[in-house]
Formats: sequence, C-alpha cells, structure tokens
Amino acid sequence: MDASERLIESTRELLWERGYVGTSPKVIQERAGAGQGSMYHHFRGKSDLARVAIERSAGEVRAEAERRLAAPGPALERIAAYLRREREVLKGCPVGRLTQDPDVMADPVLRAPLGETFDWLRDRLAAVLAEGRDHGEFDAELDPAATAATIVAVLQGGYVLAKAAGDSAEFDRAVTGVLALLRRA
Amino acid sequence: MDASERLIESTRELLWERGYVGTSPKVIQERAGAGQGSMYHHFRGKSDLARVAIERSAGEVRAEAERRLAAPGPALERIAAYLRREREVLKGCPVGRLTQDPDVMADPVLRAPLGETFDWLRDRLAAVLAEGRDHGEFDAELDPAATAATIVAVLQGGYVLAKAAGDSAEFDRAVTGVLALLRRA
DNA sequence: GTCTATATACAGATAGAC
DNA sequence: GTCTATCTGTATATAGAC
Repeated sequence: MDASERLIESTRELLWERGYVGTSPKVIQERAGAGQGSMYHHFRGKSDLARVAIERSAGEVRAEAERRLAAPGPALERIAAYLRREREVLKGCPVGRLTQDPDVMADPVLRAPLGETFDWLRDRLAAVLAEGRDHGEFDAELDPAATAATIVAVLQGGYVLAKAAGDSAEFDRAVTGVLALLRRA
Repeated sequence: MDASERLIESTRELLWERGYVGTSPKVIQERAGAGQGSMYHHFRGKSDLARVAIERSAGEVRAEAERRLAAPGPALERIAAYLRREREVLKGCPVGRLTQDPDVMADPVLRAPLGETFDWLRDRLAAVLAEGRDHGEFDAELDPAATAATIVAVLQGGYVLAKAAGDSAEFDRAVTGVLALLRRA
C-alpha cells in the first residue's frame, strides 16, 4: 500500500473513531506512517483528504447494503439479514456519525455523500418493501417510503443507544423490536 | 442571570451545536460575555463546566418526555404526542449527539448521564407500552422492552436522517412509519 | 469575582532542500 | 515523493493584580 492509500485508510479509521473535528493532520500522518511533506504532496489539506475518505466509506456502506438487499428470498428476510448482519456496533456508523460533525456539515463537499447515502438507502429499502407488499407479504396499506425511513432510523438510532449504554445488545433490541412490528404489518 | 449561569447556558448551546471536541473555552466565554478569569473562578475547567451543562440537558430531556408520557389517555396517543411534539429537529438531540463525541465517551463522568437518560427513556416507554397492552390496545405478544428500544432508536435515528437530508421532513417520515406499525401491533 | 499577562502544546499549514 | 524547518493562530489553562 503506498503512502497515499495509507493516508486515506488512516483517515477513514480516524473519522470513524473520532470524527472530523476530533482528527488532526498529525495523527493521520502518524497512523499512516507518513510525514507532513507526503500528506501535503498527495492532498491539498485535511479537508481534501477527508473528502476522499468520506466518499469511499459512503460507497462501502451502500455496497454492503446492496449485497443483502439484492439477495434472493422474501422481502422481510432480506431486510432482516441486512439489519442483523455483523457490525461493529459500538464504533457506530462511519457515515451517520459524520452528521454530528459541525465542520463536515458546514462544507457542502464533505456533506453531500451523507445525504446521498441515506437517500439511496431509504429508496432501496422502500423498493424491497413495495415488492414484498405486492407479493402479499405485507398489508396492502403499508407505506413503503415511511416504513423504509423508520428502518433506517432504527439502524442509526440503534447505534446511538448502544454507544450510550456501552453495550451492543441495545442495538439488537431495537432491531428485534422493529422486525417484530414488520412481521405484523 | 449571573456569570456562572450564563456560562452554563452558553456551554449547553455550544455542546448542542458543535459538540464537546468542537467547543473551546474561548467561544464559551465570548457567548456568555464572561472573561477567562470568571470562567476559571466558577469552574475547574472545560470538562467541569461541560459536566454541569450535560447533567442539566439530560434532566430537561427526561422532564420533557415525562410531561407527555404521564398525560392521561391511551398509550398509543401518549407515545404519538411525545414523538410528534415540537422539536428543533435539525439541531439534533442535545443528549444523543454527545454519544458521537470521543472526549465525552472517554470520560466516565461526562458519559454517565447519556446512558442513564436512554435507560430511563426506554424503561418509561416500555411501561407505557405494557400498560397499553394490558388494556388491550396492542397484541398480547407485544414485547414492551424491545418495542420501546425501537421507538427511542427511531427518534435518535430520525434526527440523523433529517440532518443528513437537511430537511426535518425525514424525521417526520420515520416517526409516521413507526406509528403506523404500532397501530397494527 | 473579574482582569490581564504569560505559558506549553497542538492545529494546520507553507517553503525549500534532498 | 519525502523530509525538515518555520510560521501564525488556537486550545487550555495558571498566576497574580485589582
């Protein structure tokens, strides 16, 4: 892995662990094993590096969701598989956590991938729900868009609860609750 | 309002807007209209001031929830009133946002109120759900604890979605979705 | 209680040598 | 491409005068 790549991966980790405001160029360089000169040669500065890191993380979040949601099987099973997939729950969502970062939100370039990711995810889940509803898995009155927003919110909120409790079981509990509700929908 | 009080309120606002890592003693002092000498006379430092501010915000979040959940009426109506109460959605949750702050999470004193708040809220909602179930409002199989965790997660996740989209409608959508699911539970 | 002065460290770069 | 030196500003205090 060359220096540029190590800098991007280190930045992704640090944005995940500490956010943008809490991450300095210095610690990025140290973790990447690269010097200042190297970092400022490959990137214009902290925000430029963060842009690349955020775009990559957003892409991964989408790809991982698509893997589960595009699988064969009933809609509810695919959604359950996505919600229950292995996650580093106590680290939180690498994309969602950035919505709490004032400097990310203040910069349209850094912020854009966040909105796009959740828009895409909600629409993708809504499509799966609509498909399930049309196959008679859910009540005909089910609102796919609102229900999809609820599911994404349970995920993001589940991370928050787990972090607050210091226990990933809290995430599992929220997921179990919403799946039980969906089973009766 | 004396200087001590102004410092606490300014800190509460700034923790809400920018988090702990993103807030410096200097901007706290400026917003409070107090000098350094004043701040360090009343508080031992930034984290001491933050402790007081966080404890107060956590208390308010609980009091506001209790106001709606202790009201008379059917369980589902009280929960709906709580979820739909007026909120500064795009500012996020003043308590939940702190779970993303590395320096808050690293300090047991600053962190404790977060866990306590969400524990309390989940248990309070679970009690309301159990009450509704026992009155025949919900299916006898409803799991109050898991469902309560889901509801709190929808709230916290709803804030995340709204911020990412830059639109409070996304929060409303998630809330609408979970209420529709609860109506069929 | 509040003010000003001072201090150490870090943030976030830029410049130029190699 | 990477290194070292340098720079301006901020973070987070402490000390002592008033």
